[in-house]
Amino acid sequence: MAMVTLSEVARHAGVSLATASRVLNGSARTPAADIADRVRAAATTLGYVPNAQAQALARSSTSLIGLVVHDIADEYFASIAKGVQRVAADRDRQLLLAVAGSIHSAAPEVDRAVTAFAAHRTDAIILAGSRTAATDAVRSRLEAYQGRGGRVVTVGQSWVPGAAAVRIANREGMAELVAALAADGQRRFAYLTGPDAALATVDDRLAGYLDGIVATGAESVALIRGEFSMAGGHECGQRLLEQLTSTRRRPVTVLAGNDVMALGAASAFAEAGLRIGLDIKVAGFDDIGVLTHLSPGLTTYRLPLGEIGGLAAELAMDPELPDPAPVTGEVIRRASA
Amino acid sequence: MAMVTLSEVARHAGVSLATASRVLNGSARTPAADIADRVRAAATTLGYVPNAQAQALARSSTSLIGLVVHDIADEYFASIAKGVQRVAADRDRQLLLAVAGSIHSAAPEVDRAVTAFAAHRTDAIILAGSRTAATDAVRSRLEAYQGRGGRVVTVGQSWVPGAAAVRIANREGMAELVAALAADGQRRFAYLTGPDAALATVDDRLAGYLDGIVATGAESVALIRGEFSMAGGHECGQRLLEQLTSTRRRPVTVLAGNDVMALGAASAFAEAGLRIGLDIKVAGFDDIGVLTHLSPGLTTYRLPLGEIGGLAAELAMDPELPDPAPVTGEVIRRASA
DNA sequence: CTGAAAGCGCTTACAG
DNA sequence: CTGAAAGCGCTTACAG
Repeated sequence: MAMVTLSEVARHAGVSLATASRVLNGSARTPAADIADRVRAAATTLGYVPNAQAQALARSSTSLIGLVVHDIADEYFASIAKGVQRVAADRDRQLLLAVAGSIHSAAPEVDRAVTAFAAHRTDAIILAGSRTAATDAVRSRLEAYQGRGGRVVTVGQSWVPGAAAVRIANREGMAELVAALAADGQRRFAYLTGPDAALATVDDRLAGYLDGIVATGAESVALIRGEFSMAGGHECGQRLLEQLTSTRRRPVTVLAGNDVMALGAASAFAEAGLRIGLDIKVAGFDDIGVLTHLSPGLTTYRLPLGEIGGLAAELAMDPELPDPAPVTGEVIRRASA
Repeated sequence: MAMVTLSEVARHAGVSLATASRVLNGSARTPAADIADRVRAAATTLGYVPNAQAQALARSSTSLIGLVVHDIADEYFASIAKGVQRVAADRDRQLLLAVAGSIHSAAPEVDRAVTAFAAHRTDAIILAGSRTAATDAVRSRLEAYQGRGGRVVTVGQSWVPGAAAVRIANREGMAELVAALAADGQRRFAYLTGPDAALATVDDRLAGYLDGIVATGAESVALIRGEFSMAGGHECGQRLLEQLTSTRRRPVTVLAGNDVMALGAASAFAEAGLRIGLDIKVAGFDDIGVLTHLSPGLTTYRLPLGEIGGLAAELAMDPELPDPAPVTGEVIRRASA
């Protein structure tokens, strides 16, 4: 990386290093117009690109934001990441991305990511959905990072003391979804969810489901746990079917902890010859983009994922900002329920 | 970011800066065991985290890889990004992520991303699917970057002179898909594709479709262009339906340039009361993960997206590596065609 | 308004 | 084996 250097530009323009710096890299005090022009011309001629590393060192601020997500190939996280990146780019921040991997084995990876981000002196670290992967090591690392002036933002819930948070009204949203369907005359529900205590989101949504059942007086005929993924949903759907056949029968509305689980379950039902929305009803949560044109449409609770990412980025860049109110969404009724 | 400094560690351990550096940050020559222990102890006690910016400056190498993708919320790109990140993390590289935005307005954003990456002196830049967004400005920037020792890797096709490339056998794959379906007795095809000359991938796959038609002697009854997205697929599907009603009738197998277009089209067909796989056949391309448990299953051509990202990362980290052979996939038959 | 100089936190020949 | 010192490419008080 033998790039052109500021001093080369300065020499070429016949000015001092300081002047070149002031002209090129923003400073309140811009030198005289003719000098400024000469410097800019020299920079263009030589193809000067400022060295962000050196600037970071001199300014002790990097304009870097670190983002940790569970799985970037999961549209939920990808949409959040997209929102973060968009808002960050608008304000000339670069995004350092780390993927934490599976829910269960994520701890060491989150630790590695946080350590790497700290080493790169990112101005902020945004954590999306890795609460339970946070071992004591991670927590103390985050605390040290904050103690040194680093900014931490969590997405989903607030779980790092002193950090900012974009909370999501998962619990209220799921309860609202149950209420909307119950109001529609659907009175028998089953719930498919992820592993216990693995992800706070899983727990919150389950609690919301139970709230909804209690509030509406509807019946909950089954609660099935599996992987918090499409494959998990498929498998849970199959297990649910066995259970329904052997004990209580349909009709039933199957709610899942997120859209991909719902999709997986729906495919299991379809494979068993059931017609979604007629023989069995299904609803998800999140409203990931791929639902937009799927047939039959999946009823769900729409979360403004991109906006959530954007809010996280704003909190990351502006330490003065107070935490926003928990982000809510809306029930989206489609053919499936 | 008032982090603990190497000199503080050195002082605390009673050694010189040089010694502390040698102990902590890898060097062939490790000092005596007792001294090394003292330094490590001091580092732990003080909570020392090396400053990657300073190291980069001193070493003139950043361990940073820049990745530009069109749309991280599109599972195609997200899966590639995941592969890049995994391989990069395994070798202690951090990933700088930039999103180029829509196919059409991407040029300035790609330019900004490349400029930012150059400023951050990433050791390499990986470009996924942004060929047509590459204006002359971008090209000359990439050339300058390479000239200075930066490594450029393109994904999909090879379009930057002197850069490494992970090519994808889009054309051959699509032809293979047509052949497989034709061999199955499907003889009338329609093709839904993205805008002309917007994305090389779009063009390559279309060429493959035409190759397949020629090779099999099958009939191509329609070629419809729209957005290279789920919404575009939905709209193309509707237009195709009108066309089929007014002119030539079914049966027909509808191929789309990628899975999300195929999904969008399938939903348009289902809305029109057609049964997918029976009244009309549909196939996509890529085999994005969400297809795994969708009903009816979508026939497609599976590309090892994660692997492709991994290959790109390896090329990015190792300048000695020759370009791999074009990546091929396999036809995946499901219920839709 | 402009410039000389110190400093940001490291690495690494070069001496000892 | 260890250390003093120069240097990586910038920014920014501080003088002039």
